[in-house]
Amino acid sequence: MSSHSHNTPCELCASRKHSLFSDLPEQHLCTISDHKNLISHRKGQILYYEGTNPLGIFCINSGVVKIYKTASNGKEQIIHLAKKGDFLGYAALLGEENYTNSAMIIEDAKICFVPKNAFLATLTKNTEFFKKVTKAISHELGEMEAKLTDATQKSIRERLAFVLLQLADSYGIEGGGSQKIDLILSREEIAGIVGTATESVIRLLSEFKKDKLIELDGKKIIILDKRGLARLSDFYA
Amino acid sequence: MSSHSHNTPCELCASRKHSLFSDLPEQHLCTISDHKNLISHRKGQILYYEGTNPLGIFCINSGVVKIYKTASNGKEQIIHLAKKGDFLGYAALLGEENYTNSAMIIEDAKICFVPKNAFLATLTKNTEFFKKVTKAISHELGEMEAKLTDATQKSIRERLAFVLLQLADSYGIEGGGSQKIDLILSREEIAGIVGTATESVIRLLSEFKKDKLIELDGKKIIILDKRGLARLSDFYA
DNA sequence: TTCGAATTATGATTTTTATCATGTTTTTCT
DNA sequence: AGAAAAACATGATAAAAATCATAATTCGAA
Repeated sequence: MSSHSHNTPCELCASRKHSLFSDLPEQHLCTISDHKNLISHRKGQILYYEGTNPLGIFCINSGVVKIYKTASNGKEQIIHLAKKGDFLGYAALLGEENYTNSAMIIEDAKICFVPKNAFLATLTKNTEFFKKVTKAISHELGEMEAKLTDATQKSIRERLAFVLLQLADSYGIEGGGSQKIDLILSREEIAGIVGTATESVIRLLSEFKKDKLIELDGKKIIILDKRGLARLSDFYA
Repeated sequence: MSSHSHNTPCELCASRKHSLFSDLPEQHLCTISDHKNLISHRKGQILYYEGTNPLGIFCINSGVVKIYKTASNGKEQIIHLAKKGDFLGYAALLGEENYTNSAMIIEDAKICFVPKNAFLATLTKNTEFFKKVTKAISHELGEMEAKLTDATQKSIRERLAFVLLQLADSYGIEGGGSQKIDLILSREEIAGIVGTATESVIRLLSEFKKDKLIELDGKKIIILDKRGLARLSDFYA
């Protein structure tokens, strides 16, 4: 099910270039590298569950992970999608509390696990690295404030249009003037990102398609009219 | 309009006891104390605006401050209310970005301003303090995830009931089996916390009153039936 | 203390969104 | 390949919430 390998050094990791580890000195990188553990995960597998105790952090080498919270009505609110170079679980570790969300693989992934102690030791020894991690958390906090504001003050149509633009930014591949979102998401998952009912997403995507804003290529969405979606996504602009 | 005073040392500050500064060693506390600046603020005054550059952090000695974001439709989403012992603005400082929200005094306040350099220097010299600050930000992040999930998956009635319980926790004063929320908020501000229209809050408060869940004492709200509100605030429980 | 403005209140209406129902298509598993 | 399950689609309906309108009340400044 999952394959293990301790021996792919962080020093040679391509996804490290754009991660929090990007300018960690070799000496500290080795501490991490010596203790880490690369695991392959298949779509649908759970990385960790909300409410459990974090034992370390995850570093995504490839693939996509959804970070979500299960509401009391059973629906999933997707907090964000994490991909190559992203770190997971450091907030719970630094907040000294159990995971406040769950993580599930949505595109086959290779993920390194760095045990708590190795991570915290590096943090303590290297203030620059600590600052970088804290900077990332602070930035996330600002993003969450914006998401909350959008959730309460914007319509579903506006939010879906905005989500499509964001997905295009993160997962878009160019092709003849248009951009294809190269990520398979179910309508239910898109609903989980937007924070609405699955049927509403299906209906609105049909509408967007009819209005020539998007096009469907199997399960993938092609953005035809970025400007149009941008106009839809906000009250002004 | 605002009175200044450099000479109330942090060492003697009562609100410090329950703040991030609570177990900062005297040596570092003095660095902070020597550079800080106590200012009195009146209701309605702005502490800082979203989009501006943070020059330091704020430490609330007394009073209440609302932290909010202005949505594109002009409405305010209140992120949280800060009171005695709370710190403001450190996330923007540590995230090395402009303020992602604005802060306005809603109950006359005395607030210390600690310049950026004094704060950052203390952070760098004292890893324990740094960890404590990071822990606070991480915790806030988890709370924001919960708020986002509530905003998208719960009804306005549920959210208002929950907000009233939270306000009672933070600002409640006991009195004959019931609890009075000792904080003056306009209906519009309550709507800003819940993330809804002002009229909806007014209507629901009337409903809660009719159902003997709350009672009004001038502008202040008295919680009569905590259990009833708790039942209303969630799908189960 | 009184006048004007802001806030609170309530009703009517419209819009938005969720839910329910049902059929079709696509995946998945054997 | 074929059956079962899951996902997608669309219509009908109901529920939730926003908006608009209009009073009544409270508050604040002259």
